[in-house]
Amino acid sequence: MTLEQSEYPCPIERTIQTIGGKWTFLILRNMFQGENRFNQLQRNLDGISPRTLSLRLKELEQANIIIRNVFPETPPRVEYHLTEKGEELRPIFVTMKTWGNKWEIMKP
Amino acid sequence: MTLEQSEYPCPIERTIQTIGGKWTFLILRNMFQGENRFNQLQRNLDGISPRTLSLRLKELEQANIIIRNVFPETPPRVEYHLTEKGEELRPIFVTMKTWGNKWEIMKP
DNA sequence: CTGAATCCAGCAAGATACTG
DNA sequence: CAGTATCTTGCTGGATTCAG
Repeated sequence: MTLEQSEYPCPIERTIQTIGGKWTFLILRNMFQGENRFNQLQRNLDGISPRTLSLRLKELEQANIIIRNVFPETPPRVEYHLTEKGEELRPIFVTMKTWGNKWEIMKP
Repeated sequence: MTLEQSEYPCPIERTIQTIGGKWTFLILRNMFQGENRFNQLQRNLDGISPRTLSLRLKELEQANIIIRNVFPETPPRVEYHLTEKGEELRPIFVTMKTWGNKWEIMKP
C-alpha cells in the first residue's frame, strides 16, 4: 500500500480516509437529515444494497461517527445516531452543499 | 446505474460526483498548497502512477475545476491552475482539515 | 425489520515500458 | 518533462438468498 507510514500525517487525508467512500458521504447526508433506521436509509439511498449499507454503517460505527442502538422488539428495530464527532462533520456538508448549488454541472 | 434520473438533484451529491474520488481529493489538496506541475504532483502524492494522475487531472479539467497550460518549450512544461470554481472548493478542505485535526484517528 | 452469506461484475488503480 | 499504452490486480458494490 501507499500509506504504510507511521500514521496518516495529514488531517485532510485522515478525514477522507474516514468518510471518503462513495456511499459513506451519502449515508451521512441522509443521517444529517434525520434518517436513522436501516430500511429508511436503504429506501432513500437510490437502491443501495443491504450489504453495502451494512458495511458502511459498520465502518462509521468503528470510527465513532455513529452509534448503533438495538431495541429488543419484534420486529427488531435498530437506530443509528450521530455522535458528537459525527455531528461535527456537518460543516463539511454545508460547505459542499453551498458549492454544489453555486456550481451546477459543467457550469464554467 | 442508480443515478439515471434527469440530473443529480442534490448539490452534495453533485459535489461528491465531481471531487469525490480517492485521488482527486488529494490532488486538489496539493494544488491548494501551490503545486501545479505533473511531476511535482506525482512526487508528492505517495507514488500515484502517472496513468492515474493523468486521468484525474483530465477529469478535473473537464469539470472546469482546473486549467491546463502548456508551454511550448524543451523540455515541455505543463502547469495546472485552479479556476475560480476550483478555488472556491477551498473552504471544503479547510473544514476537513479542522475536523481531521480535532478528531484524530479512533479518538472517540 | 435488520441484517449475514455467497458469488460475481466492473472499474479504479498499480506496474511497467515507451514516446514526443 | 509530461504524459500514453498495455496488462494485471484488487477492491467496491450489485444481486440474490437466507436467518433471527
